[in-house]
Amino acid sequence: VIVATAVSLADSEGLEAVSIRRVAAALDARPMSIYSFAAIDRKEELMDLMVDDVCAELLLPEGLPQHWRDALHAVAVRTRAVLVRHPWWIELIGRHTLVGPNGMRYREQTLAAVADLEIDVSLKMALVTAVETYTVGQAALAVDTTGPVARQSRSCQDQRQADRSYQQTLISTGEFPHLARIGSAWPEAPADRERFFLLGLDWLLSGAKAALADSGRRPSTR
Amino acid sequence: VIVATAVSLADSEGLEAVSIRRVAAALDARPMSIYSFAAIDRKEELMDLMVDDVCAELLLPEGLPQHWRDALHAVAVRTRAVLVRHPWWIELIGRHTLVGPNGMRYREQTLAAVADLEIDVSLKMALVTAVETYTVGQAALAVDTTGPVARQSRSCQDQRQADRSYQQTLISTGEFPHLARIGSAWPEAPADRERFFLLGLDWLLSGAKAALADSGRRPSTR
DNA sequence: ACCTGAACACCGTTCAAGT
DNA sequence: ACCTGAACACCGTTCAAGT
Repeated sequence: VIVATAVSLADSEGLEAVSIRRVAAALDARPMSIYSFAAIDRKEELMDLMVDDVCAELLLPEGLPQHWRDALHAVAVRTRAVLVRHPWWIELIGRHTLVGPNGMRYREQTLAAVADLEIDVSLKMALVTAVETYTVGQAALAVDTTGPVARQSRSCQDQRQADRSYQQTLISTGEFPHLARIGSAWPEAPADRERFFLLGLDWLLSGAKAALADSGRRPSTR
Repeated sequence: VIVATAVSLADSEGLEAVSIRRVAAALDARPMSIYSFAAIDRKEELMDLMVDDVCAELLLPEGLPQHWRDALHAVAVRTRAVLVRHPWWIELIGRHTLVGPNGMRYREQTLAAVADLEIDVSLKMALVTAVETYTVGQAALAVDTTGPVARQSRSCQDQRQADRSYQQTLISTGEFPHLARIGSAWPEAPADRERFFLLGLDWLLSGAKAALADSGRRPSTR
């Protein structure tokens, strides 16, 4: 209950708005009652619980496709969707390693996706890690500046304008020929970013499939 | 000068130790002199400068290999090495988009890596983005708990022990058959993580190469 | 014994008082 | 005019004073 309000506070106002005092206030509780309650001795522990809480959303209730490639694809797409909803998650994941029960269920789900693959267990881990890595990276870089949070839409908009014109100034020095040529291909719209994400995910999965087929004891192209 | 001390403070004591007051103290300056100086009106602007400062380290001074695949590989390996040195960077990159001059030089370098590829400019962006995404993701997930920072080596060690035994308890419930079977293949040592990183990077690059060769106007396998 | 509010040591930022 | 220290509104955490 308490971590749910912390999560929704982080969603709507950003991670820096999540303070022990504000969470307590949102619950109409006295500021310090959080410490007495629920095994939270430090703020970090609340963060741990928040991380694990969104891990529950990463689980695919309807189960996984049978082919490992489709399964990993589904997991990655789902994970990306969830992390877009909770942009603060990736700020936390560096320090707070996935350790709670929901995090472990997520790991279990991802491993189940490659369970049928007949390759070395270490290679399985590498494959799962690669996909997870790519997905988390996408979430880290794709923080949506057009999203609902967009702190103070007015000043944020101004900031983007200023950044843009500053970049134009730098480009006009001629130091960045390739950047200048890119121009409009820069991915800004969320739809573009999703297209890029899916493209790279396909490359990664295809490359892994080819490499595993080459080196596998049995080709296991299914 | 001022951002350099902020960077080294973040490296040695973590990002949360970087406060306007502490940076000023480290410089033997009065706490508020930072605001008067160097176009810093808010702490966020200091963070912007810190992000751009490490971007300078991302540049490969010796130039890039000619083949796009080797070039992207070199950029990714370099980027990973730098981000391992500055773990706090990825916490910042979500909010502070790459906008400074060094950040743009980095982008320019990455685009130069694929300049010879004769494919659509949008595909070039997708390729560059995919590699960058994967690399940043690795940095986000691979925060080194054995590293020199490892806040309060004593309590951190204890924490890891507690986490470990908690996981064992959960595994012993039998809810996680695949996780149980992984066991020792879990990547903990930095060397393991680097091996995994290189494996996934090869998959990604191979997959991209194959896909681009298929769909390119000219195959351009070079 | 347990909860809880005042208190402590910080933080980012402002702003008026000095030079 | 410009720098700067006190002041303000916060924060996480502690701890003694209440029930």
